[in-house]
Amino acid sequence: MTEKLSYRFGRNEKLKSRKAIEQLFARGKSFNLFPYRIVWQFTNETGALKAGVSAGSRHFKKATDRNRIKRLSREVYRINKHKLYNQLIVENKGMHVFFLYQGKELPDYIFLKEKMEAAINKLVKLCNEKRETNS
RNA sequence: UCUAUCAGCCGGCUAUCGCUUUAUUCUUAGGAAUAGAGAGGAAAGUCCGGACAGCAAAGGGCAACAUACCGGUUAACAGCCGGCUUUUUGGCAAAACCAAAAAAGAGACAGUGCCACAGAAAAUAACUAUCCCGUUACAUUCGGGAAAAAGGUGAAAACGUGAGGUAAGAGCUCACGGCAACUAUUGGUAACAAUACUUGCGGGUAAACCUUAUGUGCUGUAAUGCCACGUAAACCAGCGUUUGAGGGCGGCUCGUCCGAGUUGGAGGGUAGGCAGCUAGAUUUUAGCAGUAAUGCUAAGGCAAGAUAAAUGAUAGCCACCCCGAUUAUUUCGGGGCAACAGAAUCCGGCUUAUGGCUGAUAGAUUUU
RNA sequence: GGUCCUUUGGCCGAGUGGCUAGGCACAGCUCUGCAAAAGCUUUUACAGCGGUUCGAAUCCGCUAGGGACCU
Repeated sequence: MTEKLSYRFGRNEKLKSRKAIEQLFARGKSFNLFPYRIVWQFTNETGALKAGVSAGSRHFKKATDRNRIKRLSREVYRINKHKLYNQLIVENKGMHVFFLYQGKELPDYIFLKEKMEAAINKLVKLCNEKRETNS
């Protein structure tokens, strides 16, 4: 039953507040997983998983290309985020995540899908480690 | 078949999942269900022009900026349409003429500046050479005078050709021709064109400064108005309270208005929401006016509104295109599904980027 | 979204419309047993297109790239 809900990616699950984003970049932790750089941070609200996506205008000058990357990234995140969500429910925590596209070429769907799965797995793993060290 | 110009179009359906928004209903302020809508010709560049909003009123002058043949069009324009003139190219041996293209196309008889190299000289004019007179046996040299023609250069050189004239020469005079200006007449709304008369012929550059004429108040939807939240109405320093600090959104100044605070430092807080915000100088067709741009009338159609920023992903089928097999149609298999590109207040233009298909026109080539 | 500025060799940087200075770097030579330093020599440029002009790095227009400011 939660499977059906988990494919949604609505307004409340996007990082919108400018303040929250600034805090995330100031205090959050990060790791690189090509082509993404992932910035993340725990929050206290249970099950509040918020995410954002960006593609810099340094490598992609045209707005069309940037839109394309952001759309594909959002789509791929939407399909794969349920693992992370379930893990957070178990952990009783929330999380802010930001995906920065760092590559220099336009990706395709299959490539991004593989990379996003790997990234989500790594985030889930990080959750586990955190619990172990905490407890 | 190719090239150029103009006009139009660029996928459709199904399934699964998803985004933004509108209406209704439900639940309750978080949302859910149903139905509908959801990106271009350039949405881009921000190069022009407006609408709209604010600045007390939107005032004078200077400065600054823009425009610059004429007429029309428009809400407005540096846009568009038509005409004039000039230049270039082609047709022709050349001119006239025709066709096409381009023009930031006012003024160089207001003034200032610049014109490298070469050349006597790049504009008052000077120099060389020429001629005459004096000196001298003659010539040279030297002194005085004449006139402004000749001087190889250069992108550009003092109206051109011929004749007369003269000591030698010279638009000095004459004939033919060229150019410019004034005036008159005719045609044209006008720019301008043609003709006649008179006068005069010493260059270019205004996309150098500039002059003249005309226009522009400035800032821009992150404008502006409202609501909510929060801090420090505190601290230090300067100036000032009618002897007026400071301010009134580009600069200076005049005028005028507000006026008790204001400027800087260090530091603190907030960075949320609503309106503006999408239905209009709109578009298609027909008729009328006009050479045209465009305008008027009638009927119909259309109509995104996000804010870390929506319009997407996957799979399949059809349509379309390409390639291969097959005897043409057909059928089968494989591939592609397009280029340039993504609204951010809205319009009218301009510029730039652009693949494919269809139609029209023009040109070229081949075949009949 | 809006308002402006700028572009000259590999790098920095000057340049009234008339042959694009200079410095560093690179390369070669001299010097040295070898290098460094020093000296000499050479190569490589006006962002692109179009216009005005006899002639554009310069003036004008368009395009491209880079940068700054407004919050």
